[in-house]
Amino acid sequence: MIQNLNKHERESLHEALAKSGQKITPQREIVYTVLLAQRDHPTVDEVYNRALETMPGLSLATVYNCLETFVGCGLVRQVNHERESTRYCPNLAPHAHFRDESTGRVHDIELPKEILDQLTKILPANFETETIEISFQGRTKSSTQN
Amino acid sequence: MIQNLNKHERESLHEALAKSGQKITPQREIVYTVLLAQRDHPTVDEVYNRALETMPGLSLATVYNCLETFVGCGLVRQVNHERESTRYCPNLAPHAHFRDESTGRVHDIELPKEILDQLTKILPANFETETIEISFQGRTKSSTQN
DNA sequence: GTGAATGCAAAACCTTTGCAACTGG
DNA sequence: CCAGTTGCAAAGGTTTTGCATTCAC
Repeated sequence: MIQNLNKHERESLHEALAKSGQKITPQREIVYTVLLAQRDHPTVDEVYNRALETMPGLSLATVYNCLETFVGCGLVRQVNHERESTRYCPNLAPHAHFRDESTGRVHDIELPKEILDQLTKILPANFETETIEISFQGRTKSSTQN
Repeated sequence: MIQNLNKHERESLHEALAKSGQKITPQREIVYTVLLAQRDHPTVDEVYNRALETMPGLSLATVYNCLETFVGCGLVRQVNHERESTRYCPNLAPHAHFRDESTGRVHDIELPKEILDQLTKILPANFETETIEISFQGRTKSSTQN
């Protein structure tokens, strides 16, 4: 069900962990594998349950730890919507999110660089931005559900 | 300390409540008054504590109820940042938020209509947007702290 | 009068923490 | 070998819920 990491993916993981002085553990490999296998912005609990299939003894706290580590390494982004459980996203390209209110699903939206540039221009001069988050809420009209 | 609502503000409140078939209660007036008095994006708990000064018996659950009602009426917006407590904002004009990571303070950023227009254009055709949220995280360089 | 709103306490929910045991480099 | 990581269970903080009481209309 869950494919192993390919050579490139494994390298990215090992490199990112090494760069921030973190160890490579089987749990981290599995959690990262789960994230890449199905890019549907899973919650911690969803990651946990998917990972259990591969590593039955895995603990929920460890999944929290792994994901936090990945966020710290810049391997993964958090996606929050109101008070719902935090979701995780391994897409590193700058992108926005669209949350379909009827399904709860979150879709990645490509974000043209010009828009990002324009956005930083609307800030007062003494505001230094580190990150920008853009999220849409709405519905998808049937046809191409994805 | 907390000014009463002026005529216009009280009318907005009553109108918005009436329009969605809600009752006007002293608790709702006070909670709304607190929100308008200090537009610093307070948390529920902050609203609660400020409101207690005017109405000592007020309950926290009621503050949650009032704020939820206002959000439902479109009188107030929620502002979420990661897992922190939800904050509330009575600014109805389209605007973005800038969160200063060193102080935790949230600032409103005016949002030019062109940018909103451009943003809706980056979505696939079958995605119908209801709301867009834009939030910056970063720091303000000393000088004009606010 | 009546359905909605309030107040209280308990419960729910997600996430974090403390700590002992284990393990990757 | 040993700092970093894991696993477990308990604690934490925010928000929601159930229910009796009160209130706005």
